[in-house]
Amino acid sequence: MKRTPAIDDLVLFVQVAQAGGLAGAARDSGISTPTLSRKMQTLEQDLGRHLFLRGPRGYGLTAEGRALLADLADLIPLKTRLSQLLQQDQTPEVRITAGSWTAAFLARRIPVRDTWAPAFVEATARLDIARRGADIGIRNQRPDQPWLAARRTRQISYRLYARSYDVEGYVALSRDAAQPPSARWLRDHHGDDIRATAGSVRLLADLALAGAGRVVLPCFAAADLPDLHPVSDPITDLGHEEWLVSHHEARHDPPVRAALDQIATILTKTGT
Amino acid sequence: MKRTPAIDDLVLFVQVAQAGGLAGAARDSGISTPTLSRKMQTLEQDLGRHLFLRGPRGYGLTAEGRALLADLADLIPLKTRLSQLLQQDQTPEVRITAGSWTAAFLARRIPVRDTWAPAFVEATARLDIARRGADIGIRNQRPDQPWLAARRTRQISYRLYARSYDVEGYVALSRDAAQPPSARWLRDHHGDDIRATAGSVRLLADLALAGAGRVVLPCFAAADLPDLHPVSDPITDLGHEEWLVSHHEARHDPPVRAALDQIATILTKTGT
DNA sequence: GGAGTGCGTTTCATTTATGAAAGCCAGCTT
DNA sequence: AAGCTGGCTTTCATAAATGAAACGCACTCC
Repeated sequence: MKRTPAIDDLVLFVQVAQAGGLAGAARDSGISTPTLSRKMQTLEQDLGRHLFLRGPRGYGLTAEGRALLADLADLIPLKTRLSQLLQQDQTPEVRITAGSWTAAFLARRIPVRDTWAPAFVEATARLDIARRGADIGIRNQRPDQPWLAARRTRQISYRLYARSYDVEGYVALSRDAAQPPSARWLRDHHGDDIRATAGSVRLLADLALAGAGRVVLPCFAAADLPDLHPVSDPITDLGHEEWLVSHHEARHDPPVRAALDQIATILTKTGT
Repeated sequence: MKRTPAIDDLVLFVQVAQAGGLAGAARDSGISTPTLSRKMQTLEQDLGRHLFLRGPRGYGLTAEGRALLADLADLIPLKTRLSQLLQQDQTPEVRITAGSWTAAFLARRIPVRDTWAPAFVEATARLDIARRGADIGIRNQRPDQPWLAARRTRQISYRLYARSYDVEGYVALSRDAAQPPSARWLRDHHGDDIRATAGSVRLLADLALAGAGRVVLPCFAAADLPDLHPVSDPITDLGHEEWLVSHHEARHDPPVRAALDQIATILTKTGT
């Protein structure tokens, strides 16, 4: 009969000790005095120590009981902290992984809700969703893993953009950055006329805005950059679908489902 | 069905979440998977939130579950800290209240034990023991409260002491200090020849050791001050009994009982 | 000094919690 | 495709916990 006592029973010990008896602790805790009496007895047995002096005036503490109380007294503030914590339901985060432009596009259009909060995470590996590193992902093709749920949202097309029609040359991603298809296409077709490079596509757009050269952009991204104008037709080689992906099970999580619906609305309402 | 969940169940939630499923948590916690399954279900009901995504690969966390886990993760170190705390039984303190000289006398003679540690507390009010502010007290008369257990130890007698026989005058307690009978006796009989005063009896003895005057001391205290010599017969007006007092119930507390026995031995073996 | 009060424990019927075994399901292996 | 494996849930009999009521005890009040 030497089990480790439950934390809740230790809390009751503190309450009994501080109340000076079972009656007071019963009022504080809502546990009946018979139960408290038995719990304190088994606690003493499990710990192998006499904690209380039972007298007609209530429960007094023994020397050992006092030593224990000193160690456990901070369980009471912990308990109140926990109950407060459980009352307030802080808005849960839904983790979204997407490419830079898609993330920026969503970030500008997701309405602020109190039912869930968006959390954009770096799309480091393609495995993010499978490994539960993210709840929602936006991919450029239908996922082949059977445990991923996916719905098609829109067709993505790319064009060349520039600050004005007389801008010459191109801006490209640095060679040491990850090379998405658009970057490879640019190097393949205009690699001999690159006027500037940057390590991120957002910086690339900034260069184009400064007139440093023409830039390949998905059309939807250009919608948020009114100072860039299309200077080419859609690049047929780069067009692709867009898929909204999530763990199949995650669809049963209300925040995730709400986020999926809202994101789908944003991605389908906004054409091209 | 909206009860506040038990702290131990919250710990189990963390264990399930961190283990990624019931099977792992069952190994960690020693609770069977059926019980864990039910506990997690009722936890979700009580909190009114979906915490888990139940899939064939185990338990995954929902967005809300992740938010809760972040708040509760530190319950695991708390639990380990508590179990370690309950393993080691730190030596309990027995609180002793006594007059200055008796406390000093005991402090020099109490053997160091690992079953209990002495803690001398200020004897501010006579009610210390009754109000459970101390476990053991040494009084100069039999207590009249019926709930105090008392045993007589020895007869205390007082003499005048001085560094040498040719020292003149007396040293006395300051008037603003509490006046024990010995101080009152000195003021009554030699109040016109006081050469120095101090606020505590220990300082008084120091003055006498410096030759500042004669001092009234209980004889047992003088035993620890070999440089002070008796310069009078015992003062009959000041003799009194000595009583070892404790709460009646406290006698059933092993550390207190051990302390009582050892103190009684010290106080009865050493005569006068 | 006898009734009253406050407190803790016991009794006992009821409720609740627990785990072994069986069942179930999805994915993986052969 | 049949069988296997790992993991969760349900069933069911058993064990444990719970609180109302009764009891006992010491002190207090009149």
